[in-house]
This record gives sequence, C-alpha cells and structure tokens, in this order.
Amino acid sequence: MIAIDLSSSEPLFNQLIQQIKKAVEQKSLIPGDQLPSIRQLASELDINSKTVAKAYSLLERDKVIESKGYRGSFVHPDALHNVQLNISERLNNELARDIARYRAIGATDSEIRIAFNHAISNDKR
Amino acid sequence: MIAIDLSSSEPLFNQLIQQIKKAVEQKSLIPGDQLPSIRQLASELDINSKTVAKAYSLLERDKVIESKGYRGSFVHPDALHNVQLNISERLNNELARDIARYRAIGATDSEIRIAFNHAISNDKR
DNA sequence: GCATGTACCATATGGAGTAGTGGTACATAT
DNA sequence: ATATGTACCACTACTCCATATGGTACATGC
Repeated sequence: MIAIDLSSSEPLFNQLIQQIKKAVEQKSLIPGDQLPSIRQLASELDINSKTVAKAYSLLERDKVIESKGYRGSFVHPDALHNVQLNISERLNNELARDIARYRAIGATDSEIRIAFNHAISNDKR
Repeated sequence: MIAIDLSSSEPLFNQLIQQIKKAVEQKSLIPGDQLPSIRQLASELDINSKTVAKAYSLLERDKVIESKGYRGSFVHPDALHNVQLNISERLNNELARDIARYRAIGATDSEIRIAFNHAISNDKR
C-alpha cells in the first residue's frame, strides 16, 4: 500500500505523489483503478485530509489521476504516459538554464532572488 | 545632496543607488567627480557604513562609479551611459517573460518558487 | 597618525512562504 | 443518511532570506 515517513524532511503530500506515481509505473495501479477516498486515506495514514487532497489535486493536474466528484478518484487513462512528462522535471531544467543566463548578465544571486520574488508576486501595480 | 527616508519600505542601500544614479542622469554628478567616502556619507546620514558600502559596491559593478582604493570613489567615465543599461531592469523583463512561460506549462506559483529556490541554491544532492 | 576601500566575523529583526492541522460548508449522487 | 471531491476560513511552526547593525582587521598612500 502506501507508507508515510513522518520523520522525513520530504513533505507528506510529496511522498504521496511519488508513491502513487511509482505504483502507476510499476503497474500495481492501472488506468481505471479506484483510489482510496481522500478522507479514507487520510484516516488510514493518520494525517490531515487537506494534505491528501493537495496530493490528489496535483496528481490530477498532471493527469495521473481523475477525480469524478462524488464517485471518487481514479487512475487516469493516460497515467502511464503522463507520469513521465513531469512538470517539476521540466521546471527544474528550464530554471537551471534561465538562472545561468541571469548570472551571465552579472546579477548577484541575491538580486536574482529579489527580482524573482518581485516578478512572481502579484505585481499588479 | 542625498536624502534618506528611514520610514520607507524601500531599502536604504537602494535609495542611495537610485539617488546617485539620478544625480548622474541630471548631471549634478559628472564623470570624475569624487563621491563622499563611505564612512563620511554613513556618518552624515547616520546609517551604518556597511549599508553605504553595499550601495557603492553595486554601483561599481554597474560601472556607474569607480573605487580607487585609498583615493576614494569617483563617478565612472561612462556613468551617463551605464546608468541606462540597468541590470535589474533586464532581470525584471526576462523574469517576467520566463515566469509567464512556467505558468503556461501549468505549474503552480508555489511549485515555481520551490523549483526556483532549489535551482538557485547549489543543491548538489 | 589618519583616511581610503575592502573583507571578514557575528547578530537581530522582520517578512514571506511552506507545510500541516483543524473546522465548516456545499452540491453531488447513491 | 452517507460519502464523494472541493472550497473556503483560520492558525501554528518552521525555515529561509534581506536588511541593517556592529566590531575588527588589512594594505594602501597621504
């Protein structure tokens, strides 16, 4: 099933995501399979339901699972394919390249951080 | 001269940078002019010398001023030109474009932040 | 001796963001 | 009635970073 390491520095919702993705890769979870409900899984692992909901929400965005309202959550038809095209993977690559570019301009890491926070926070001024 | 607003949310060293750049643009400071020494300016404004030193250091990196060791700091020969090609300006533009790209992928702002922090800290794990 | 820029050391403060918990509420359909 | 996902609210604990402060020290040249 799913095991959680409360002492790990890895966030709980991330542990959930990784384990579910792994289960899909190893085909212990196949498209159409129903996942435990949010409240049920939270109860089993003795963690907050919002933490599980967050994991499910991200998994759904990545099209690894599908949430069908009152019917529950299921493994996405294209789950096996979608577990591979990883958004955070792409983010890491692009960011590494972009940050190298910023540094090449001559910017300090501190400056880059400040400019980043300035740009990503709602700068609707 | 130079006026500092201690109650402003704008960092002190940034206020210094902006005012000196402005003075260069308005030609109340011209290339070759000697700037007040770090300790002297800090004393006048009643702020820490490290704060002034930080402003001077960034101004020198942008080639707006020149520090000549024991002789003091002077307005850079190309200051008038260099005040315009602004590094933070370029940073802001590039970051705005890049962050828009990340969002277009489907990444959450929270994810972008996490990936950014991960990428900029030399996380040789 | 004295002032220059510079480079370390350290510390305190405040803000922002993450992670997680908890409660409540809603429309849905069985 | 019951369970589903979901969307709010609020709160705590924690970490990281920026900012600013203070002290000490150094080589330099006047």
